[in-house]
Amino acid sequence: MFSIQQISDRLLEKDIKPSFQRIKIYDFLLKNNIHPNIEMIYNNLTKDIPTLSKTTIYNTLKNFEEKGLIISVNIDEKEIRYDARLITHGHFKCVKCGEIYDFDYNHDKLKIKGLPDFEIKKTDLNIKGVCPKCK
Amino acid sequence: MFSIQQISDRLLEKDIKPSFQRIKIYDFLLKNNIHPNIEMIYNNLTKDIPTLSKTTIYNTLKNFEEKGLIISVNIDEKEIRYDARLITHGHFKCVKCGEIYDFDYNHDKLKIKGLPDFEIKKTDLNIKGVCPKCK
DNA sequence: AACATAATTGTAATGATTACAAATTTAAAT
DNA sequence: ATTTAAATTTGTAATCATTACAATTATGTT
Repeated sequence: MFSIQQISDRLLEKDIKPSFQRIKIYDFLLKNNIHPNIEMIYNNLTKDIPTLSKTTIYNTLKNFEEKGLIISVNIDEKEIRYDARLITHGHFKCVKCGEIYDFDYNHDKLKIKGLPDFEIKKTDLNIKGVCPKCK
Repeated sequence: MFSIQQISDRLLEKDIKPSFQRIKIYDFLLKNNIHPNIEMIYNNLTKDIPTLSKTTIYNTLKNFEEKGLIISVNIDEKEIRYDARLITHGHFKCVKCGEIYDFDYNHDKLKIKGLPDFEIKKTDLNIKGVCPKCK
């Protein structure tokens, strides 16, 4: 699916040195489109990397986001979720099962009024509700 | 601006008993459209109510939100902000000064695709960037 | 007034995140 | 190849916001 070479190149594009841990963490985000939080990443990767530290995950994700490699999903006050998908899309979180779904929307039609001289860096469209499985 | 009577009635409409603390907290939210966090509310109200406890503010705001009297603004991972304005609007947070601005957008034009059988409870449009003052 | 119920308060516990220093790894230079 | 320097990772300790909980206070009812 994604070769180590591809992942390394992608990291280098963003000025991130492709260390073993960084490659593994980014690889996990690419392969698992579950918008994981720190805990999920930790639990999954310690199987392969028993010495992995949570501090590394915290630092790595912060670094990834600053460099524009991933985005953070701030849909719930309790936790930050992370997403390697960079094209504009919204997030839906089911309040029952907790799963986060991606959805598309027409960003150009937003017609935002009242922000004439504001410099926009990040736009988040977050929806909460109940998913079909839980209804 | 808002009489105690008006505030009491509004609380009662939402099945919230109008205690002294609840009236004061809601009054503060109505008069100060600054999307305050817990700390801001606490610092401002302890002037008038020296015995006020943070626990009360936490409990009250949770109660208010559950009853649909206010909304929580989850634009920053570090803190929850609160807003008494209920009509649909978006939030812009300046990453430099931290101020949160309201803005309007055309919610009907969102054209959300991919959520056919999802039950939507809450929609948040959050934008981060730099405000005109800080540019 | 006495009782029951609800709300508020203060303190202690929890738990996620961060700071920091030591250890390890990687890269560069000789 | 060995040494040196720099960067990364790790583990522990500290921090700090939030929550749990029990005691106190206030409110309302018979």
